[in-house]
Amino acid sequence: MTVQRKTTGLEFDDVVTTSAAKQIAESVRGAILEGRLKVDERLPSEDELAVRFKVSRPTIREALKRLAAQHLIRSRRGPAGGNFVTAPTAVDAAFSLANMTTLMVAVGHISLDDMATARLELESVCCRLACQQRTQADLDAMNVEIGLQKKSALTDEEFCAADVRFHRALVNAGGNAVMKFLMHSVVEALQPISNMVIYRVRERQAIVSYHKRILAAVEERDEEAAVKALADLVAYTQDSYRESFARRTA
Amino acid sequence: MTVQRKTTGLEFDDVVTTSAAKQIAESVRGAILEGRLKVDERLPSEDELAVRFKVSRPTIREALKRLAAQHLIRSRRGPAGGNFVTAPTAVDAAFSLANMTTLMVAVGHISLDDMATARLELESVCCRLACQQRTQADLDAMNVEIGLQKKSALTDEEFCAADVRFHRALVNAGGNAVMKFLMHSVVEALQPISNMVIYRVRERQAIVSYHKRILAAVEERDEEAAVKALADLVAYTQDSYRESFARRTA
DNA sequence: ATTAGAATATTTGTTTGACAAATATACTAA
DNA sequence: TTAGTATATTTGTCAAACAAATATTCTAAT
Repeated sequence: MTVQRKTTGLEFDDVVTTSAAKQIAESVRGAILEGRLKVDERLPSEDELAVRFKVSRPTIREALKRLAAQHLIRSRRGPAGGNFVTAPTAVDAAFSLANMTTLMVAVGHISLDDMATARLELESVCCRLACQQRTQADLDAMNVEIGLQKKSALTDEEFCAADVRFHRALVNAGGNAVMKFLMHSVVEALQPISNMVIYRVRERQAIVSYHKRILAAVEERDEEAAVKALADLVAYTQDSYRESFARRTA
Repeated sequence: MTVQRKTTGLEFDDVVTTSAAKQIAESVRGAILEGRLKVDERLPSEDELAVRFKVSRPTIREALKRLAAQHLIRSRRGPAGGNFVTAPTAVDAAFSLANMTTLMVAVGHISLDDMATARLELESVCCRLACQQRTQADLDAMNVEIGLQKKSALTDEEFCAADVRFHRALVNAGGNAVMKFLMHSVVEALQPISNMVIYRVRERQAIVSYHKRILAAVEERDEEAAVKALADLVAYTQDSYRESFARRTA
C-alpha cells in the first residue's frame, strides 16, 4: 500500500490510499494506451514483473486481472504463454458499457428520460445512416423480423426478441462500428425494462405498422420519413416503458 | 480451472478453459446486474466467499479485483470494511469506454472514418439538444473559450485545451447525461490524434469563426444552423485529423 | 461529564513458498 | 515419417501468515 495525498492550493484534501496492485495496473494501462506497449506484444512474465515492480507475484496477478477485466490484456499458459496486450472488440466495449449504464440507471445517476432521449437520438442517427448505406440484405433482415412479429401465436418473449433484432438490423444497416456498439450498449442497458413490457395484440399491430414505415423509408432512402416514423414509434411505446421502469424500481 | 465446451449443432467448437476467478466474477456480476445484489450492499467477507465458492482467498481476490476494475464494487479495510456493490459514475464509464475505443482505433477495429462520423453525428445530436436546453451559463462558458482562443499568444496545447472545453460546454448545454459521457468517451479516444494537430494562425481564426457561428445558433435556438456550422467545422478540420492519424500509426 | 489516547477486533492488502494445469517444443521408437 | 512421450515454461490455485487500515470500545486525565 502507498499513500497519495491530493492537494488543492493550500487546502489539504482527504488522504487516498491506493493499493499497489491498482497502481501497477494503472502504470501498465498507461503504457498500453500511450502506445509504448503494442497490441499482441507479450508482457514480461509474472515473475519478471514481480521483480521489476518489487512486489509479490499474487499482487502482480491482481494488477493483471484488472487489466484483463478491462479487455486490455489476455493470458495463456505454457512455454509460449504469458500475458499479451489485446485490443477490445466492439462486443467487449458494448458489454462493459451496458453493464455500467444498467447500474447507473438503476441508482438514478442517469434518468430514464435521459436514457430514452439518448436512445431515440442515437437510433435516429442510425436511421439516417441506414438510409444512406443500407444493402438489400439489411432490408431483408428487417423484413424477416416484421414477418415474425405479425404472427399472433408469438409469446411475449419471442415478440420482444424479434423487436430487438429488428432494431439491431436497422442499426447494422447504418454500417458504422461506433454507432453499432454505442447503440447496442444503450439498448442492452434498457433490456431489463424492455423485457417487462407486455404488449397487447392491438399494440403489437401498431408496432408492426411503425416498423413497416421505418423499413419503407429506409428502402426509399427517405431520411426524414425514417426518423419521423422512429420518433412516432418511440413516443407510442414510451408510456409502456415508464410503467415497466416504475415496477422495476418499486 | 474448469472446462467449458461450446457446441453448435453437431459440430464441436474449440474447448475453452475459463479460470475459476473469472467464473466467480461473472457469477457475482450477474447477481449485481440482475438486482439480486443492491448498490451499497456489502458482499460476504473474502473468507466467507472462499468457503462459499470452495476456492482459496487469493482466487476470490482475483475475482473481486476484476469487478472493481469494472467499477462494480469498491472495498474498504477495517471492522466496518468489506467489498460493497457500487454504481459506476459517468466519469468511470467514459474512462473505460475511452480506453477501449483508443485501442480499437489503434488496431483498426474501428476505422477513423467511422469514429469521425460518429463524433460528428453525436455532437450534432448534442447541438440540437443544446438549442433546446441551453442556459445563459452554458452560453457564457462557450464564450469564455472563444475569447481565449482568439488570443494569438496561446500555445498549441492551450489552444487545443480551449477547443476541448468549448465542445464540452456545447455538449453540457444539451443537458443529457448519457450523451455527455458517450460524447466525452469518443472525444477522449480521439484525443491522442487531436493533440497532434497543430493549427496555423489562419486556421485558428477559421476555427474561432466556426465556434462563433455555433454559439450564435445555439443562442438563437436555431438547430439547423448549429448543426450546419458544426458539420462545416468538422469538414474543415478533417484533413488535419487524417494527417495526424497517419503520423501516429506510422 | 468530557475528551484524548490507547487497545482491540475485523477486514482487506501483501507476502512466501509450493504445487497443479495447460501447452509448445524436442526427442524417441515404431 | 508419424505418433507418443518427456521436458520445460508460464499461468492458475492453494495454504498460511503477517501488515495495514480502520471502527469501536475502554480508560485515564482534566
